[in-house]
Amino acid sequence: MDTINDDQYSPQAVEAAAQQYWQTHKSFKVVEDSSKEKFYCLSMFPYPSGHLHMGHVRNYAIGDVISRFQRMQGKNVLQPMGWDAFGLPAENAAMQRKVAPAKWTYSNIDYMRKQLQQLGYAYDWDREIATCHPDYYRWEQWFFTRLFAKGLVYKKEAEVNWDPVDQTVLANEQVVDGRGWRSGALVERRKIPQWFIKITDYAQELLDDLSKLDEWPEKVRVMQSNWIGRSEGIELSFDVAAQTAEQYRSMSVYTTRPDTLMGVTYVAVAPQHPLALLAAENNPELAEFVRQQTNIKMAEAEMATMEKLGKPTGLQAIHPVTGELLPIYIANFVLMSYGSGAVMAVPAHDQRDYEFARKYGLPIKQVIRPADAATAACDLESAAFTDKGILINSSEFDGLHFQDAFDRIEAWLKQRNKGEKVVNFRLRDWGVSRQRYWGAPIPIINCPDCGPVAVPEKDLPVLLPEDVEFDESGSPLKKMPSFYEAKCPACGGDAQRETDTFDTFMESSWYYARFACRDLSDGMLDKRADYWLPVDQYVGGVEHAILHLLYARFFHKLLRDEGLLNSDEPFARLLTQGMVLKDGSKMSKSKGNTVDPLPLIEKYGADTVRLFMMFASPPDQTLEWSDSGVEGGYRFLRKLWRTIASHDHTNTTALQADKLNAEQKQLRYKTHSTLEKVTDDCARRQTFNTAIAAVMELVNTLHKFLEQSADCNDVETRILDNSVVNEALSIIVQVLAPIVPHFSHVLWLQMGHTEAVIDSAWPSVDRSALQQDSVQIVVQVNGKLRARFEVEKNIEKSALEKLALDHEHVRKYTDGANIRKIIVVPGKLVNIVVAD
RNA sequence: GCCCGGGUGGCGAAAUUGGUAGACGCAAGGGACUUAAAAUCCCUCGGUAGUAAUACCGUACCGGUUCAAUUCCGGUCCCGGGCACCA
Repeated sequence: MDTINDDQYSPQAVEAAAQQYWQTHKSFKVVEDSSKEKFYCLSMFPYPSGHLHMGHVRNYAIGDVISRFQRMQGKNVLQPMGWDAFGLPAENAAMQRKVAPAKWTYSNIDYMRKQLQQLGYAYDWDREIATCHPDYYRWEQWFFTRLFAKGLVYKKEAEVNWDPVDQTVLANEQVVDGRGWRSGALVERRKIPQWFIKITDYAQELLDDLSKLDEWPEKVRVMQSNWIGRSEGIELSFDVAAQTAEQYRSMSVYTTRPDTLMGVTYVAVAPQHPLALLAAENNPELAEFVRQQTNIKMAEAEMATMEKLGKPTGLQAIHPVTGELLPIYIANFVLMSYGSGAVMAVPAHDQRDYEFARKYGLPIKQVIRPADAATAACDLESAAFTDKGILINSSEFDGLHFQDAFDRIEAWLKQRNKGEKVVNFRLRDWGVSRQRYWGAPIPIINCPDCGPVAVPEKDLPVLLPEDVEFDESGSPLKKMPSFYEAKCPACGGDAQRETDTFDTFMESSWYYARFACRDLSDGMLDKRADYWLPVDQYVGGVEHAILHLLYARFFHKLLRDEGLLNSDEPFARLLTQGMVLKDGSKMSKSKGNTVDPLPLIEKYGADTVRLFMMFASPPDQTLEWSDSGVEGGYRFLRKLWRTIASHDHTNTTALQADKLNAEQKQLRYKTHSTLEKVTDDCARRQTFNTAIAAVMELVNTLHKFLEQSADCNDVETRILDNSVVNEALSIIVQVLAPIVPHFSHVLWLQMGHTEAVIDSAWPSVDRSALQQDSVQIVVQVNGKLRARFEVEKNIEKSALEKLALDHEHVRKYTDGANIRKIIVVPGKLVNIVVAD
């Protein structure tokens, strides 16, 4: 190993020394401390795929910089790390390499932990969590049984991708072009019973509380809001003509546009709707249509271009107001899963209804006119008129605007028991069953007599057997009687254990809380969770903007309502970091443009890699990888190292602000204005790129100062020079400490400090150093820059105007012209407005 | 289609509240040191004209507001992300 050389920066030696220090001093172990303000900084934990990629390095560098900055602000900082350890890749590895998923996962964790430690992240490793460990997932199982008891979970049939050759369920990413990724067989949609958690019960609160998240990016809040998709409408019933069987006598539809009720010219139902099935019973052609439409997988991209198709059922609905008979169609654009699986079609005012009506020759009846036009004329030749407006052709509702019409029609329907206002959400309940092996077993026993029964607390955890044989079809749990044979906890009879496992989003929905008390053995969470939560700063990829963050917010509210927590939201401030790009596209194995962090760390050291990543762009923007940019960062550190190493730190004469000459004052001004900017950039703006740029400017200024100082022979001046240089250097080393922690650690000790730089307090700005005697003023003529000069700071406005007007460059443009106005921005600018 | 972002030198970017466009860095070119290379240091570096001082142009495009616009408003084009038959 290299040793630390005083003159030359040797990253390997420096990093080994700093890491050694942190380890022996347990520098990042943290406990609750009511005397300090707490700060919980969390980066999204990784899936242990085998090795870190650049996206991880960036994510964790950002989190680490924030953590270390907050620590120097005097906060009690918790920064934990763990592993999102369940998931499909472990099963694939098991099949490909004949290695048990648990073994594969744990060895990946060991390797990646070393990589993280190499990068010098300030984690409290005593709190490390691996979600595949029974100590973790037992509490998830326990909590699920609590939700079960509360009626917040239920079982229902839901579709899965079924591979008929491998006889197994496929995850969406295992379906390639509609075929199983291994077998190549056409994937079928199959319905099987699965567990759901009632996130829809919390839809309104999840939507409302978005307004509390004022330190989240607007973008993420909008995405969540759209995902929840709240709409207000009316559910109304249409009677179905000539039906004798009770269940077919009426149908209900949901509409957000009850104002268009009088424009309904047909009704459309989903292919899976009971009336569709009824009509298909004695009609082979309809049956075939229903079968076809049901079998089509929800292939996302094609849906957009999919042609609107339909068939008349031969049935008729009765218009609730006019009594008119309306044909009922089966239409492929109506979804059984939204509203009631049926829509009232208003072709004049809905684009889909319009296209469908055009195609099948159905009437188009205008009932809304534009609110701002004097006439009812609007062009229905090529498209529907979908704006809200004023009702026409609607008998007693004519002339009403949207909201009045909504209310009046709702009242009319309600009075006759034909409809009422309802709120609908796009959000669906959360399906948590996965037909996979490498996940947390769902703690339920299915009894032929009692139905599904929760595993009692004393029998938890339901352990996932770790030594398993993988053949290539389906979950091994289904072939292990020793796992699935069980006695019913309620009646004691023979029963079968659930062999499905949880969606891995379950584990990642509460890990942030468990970090507060991960050693707790007799409970899920304790009071420590309330000390640390909410997470003050959460950092992770924007790809988790919807699902993970929504599930975690939901889980937090579930935990709160179970009395385990007392806050409403898990993450106070959110930073979504941008992707790492190379040659303009995302780094990925398939594109072959990945850059492995390890060789870079070996060549330049972790600090250079961290510095480049923080410097190249703001954290929330994409980062364009550049080898020469890394080189530049290395150059900066080497140069700064030499400067500090060659500086005499033994001369520690106290700084005497009142004795400084102009140059010395100027350096102090630069030092403290930089400190002020860097502090703001790190805390409020989180633009670490500009913070680093500001430090680089200060270093450049310092170098010029040192050059001049070297030429000076006056002893008194040299001593004062040294004092302002000392101050600048120590501030530089401190403000860089969060970004290049090893570098700063070693230099700080070399500068003669006895405490570690991580334990030093962030320096404070000396306001008096920011006082300037003179300022630079720019002069514009008609907004164009014409001159600049220095003036005394407190100059009178009239004197300033005179100086500006007398300037030779200005007079070229003002002589002989008529001066109409002079605008003065104090301390900055004079703009002279002239006319010819 | 809808909803968000974004478009600034050769490149990554900066300009925080409308007030000096291009900070900081990379690349490039020139020079110093060196037998040489590496490293280091110095100079130039948006475009056009000019030895220069300087002038004109310039933040995707067109228009507007303003003493003043990269920043605000209206329209157009392009790029990125998200959502998507949601009634």
